[in-house]
Amino acid sequence: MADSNLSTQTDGKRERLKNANRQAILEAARAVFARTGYEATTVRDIIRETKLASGTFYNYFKSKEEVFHAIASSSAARFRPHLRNVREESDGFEAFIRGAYRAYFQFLSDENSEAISMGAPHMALIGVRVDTPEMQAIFDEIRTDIEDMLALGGTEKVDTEYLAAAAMGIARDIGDHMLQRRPVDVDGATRFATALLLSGISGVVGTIS
Amino acid sequence: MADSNLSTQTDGKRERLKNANRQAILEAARAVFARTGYEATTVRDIIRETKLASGTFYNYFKSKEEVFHAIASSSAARFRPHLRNVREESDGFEAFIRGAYRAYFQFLSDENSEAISMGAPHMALIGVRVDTPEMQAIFDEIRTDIEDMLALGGTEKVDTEYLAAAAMGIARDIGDHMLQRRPVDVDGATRFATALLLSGISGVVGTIS
DNA sequence: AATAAAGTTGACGCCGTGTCACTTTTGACC
DNA sequence: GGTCAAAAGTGACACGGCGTCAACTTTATT
Repeated sequence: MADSNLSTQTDGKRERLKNANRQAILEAARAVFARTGYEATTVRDIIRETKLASGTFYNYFKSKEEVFHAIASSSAARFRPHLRNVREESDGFEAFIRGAYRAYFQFLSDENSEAISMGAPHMALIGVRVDTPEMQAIFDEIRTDIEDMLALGGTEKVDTEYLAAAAMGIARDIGDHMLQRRPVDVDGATRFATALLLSGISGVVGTIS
Repeated sequence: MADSNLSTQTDGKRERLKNANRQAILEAARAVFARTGYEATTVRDIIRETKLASGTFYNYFKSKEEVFHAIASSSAARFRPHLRNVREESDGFEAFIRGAYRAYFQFLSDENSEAISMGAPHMALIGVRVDTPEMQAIFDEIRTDIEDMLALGGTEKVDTEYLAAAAMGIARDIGDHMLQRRPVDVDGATRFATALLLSGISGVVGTIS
């Protein structure tokens, strides 16, 4: 009683349970999607993996699509700190690009390590292109980074939107192929993508769409 | 009568009808997917757009997913001749790359002209990544083209799988952004992608993953 | 201890799915 | 042109997943 509102938001049993349930559903969904594939899984498949009743699912998510987006979002959200680290610790444009590619490929490899060790039966979460606000935020962030760094170099005008799009397209597709190879070679993918993009940029400087 | 088997395979009324029905379903599916979005459309929505009964759908396709793949496949199949033209009419590596990008961006623009003129409400068929055998075939074709052309130049070893993946990643992502701009500028996208890739290649020659 | 508020539960009605017995259409043969 | 078998079309139906909701349990408040 001495403390009436010393409580934080993660204090009461209520809040803790709600959080745990939400996490349990996300966890279960992740597992089932990986095992069964997105299309084939049902909301019931997901909830059966938890201790909860079917109705409870709808207290947390509107549909399996929403869970999926939540997973994708959280994935993107977990990546952003890595990107931030790279930005802060990189000295110069080249280092930033290399660092960003390495961070992405490493992240991809880690996130899919489960599926990889299982022999990649269903390609866990790759192959489905999602466009969450977090994804958009990462795109914008990278585009801004590129703009800033190129401006410092005093180079001519570039279509930074296309450039950022290309940089991410390279990452996506090389990343997919990297995951198919055994062993998964993060360094090799990083070297290739970095070399390609850095040389490529010299070709588009001055090429305003 | 006089002619018993002068008939080709597209002769009998049977064959013609079957073909027409299949086409009608594909056409209807294309329209409904564009209008309603893939997730939200039902098999009944599609069949209602035709004169056929619900059961008939299943004489032609197993599921809406299969129709979708058929659409994607046919899209890829329609693109291949363009690519072949480019290959035959291009003189040298640079011309081939430029021609291939132009062909792709033009194709993308044409295929989505409907959605574009409607204000691109649902992004017609872009945004969903499909992997049909035809897609794979195009990838292999491009990879082989790159291999052949680079070999002619007597350059060092390159990871052509990664290179082809990067080339297509650039195409995909720049293509997506190209479609968002008004007016849609095929030439601009072509110039950008071509310049980026051609310069980029000089950076990865010798970089064997 | 009493009561309000929040959260959980699973049975239920709804709707899309895919099948199947039945009808209609096609083409071969005479 | 009439007969027949095979092929294709049809829509009613059984099944299963979906989302809801009234009843119930748990947590917080006084």
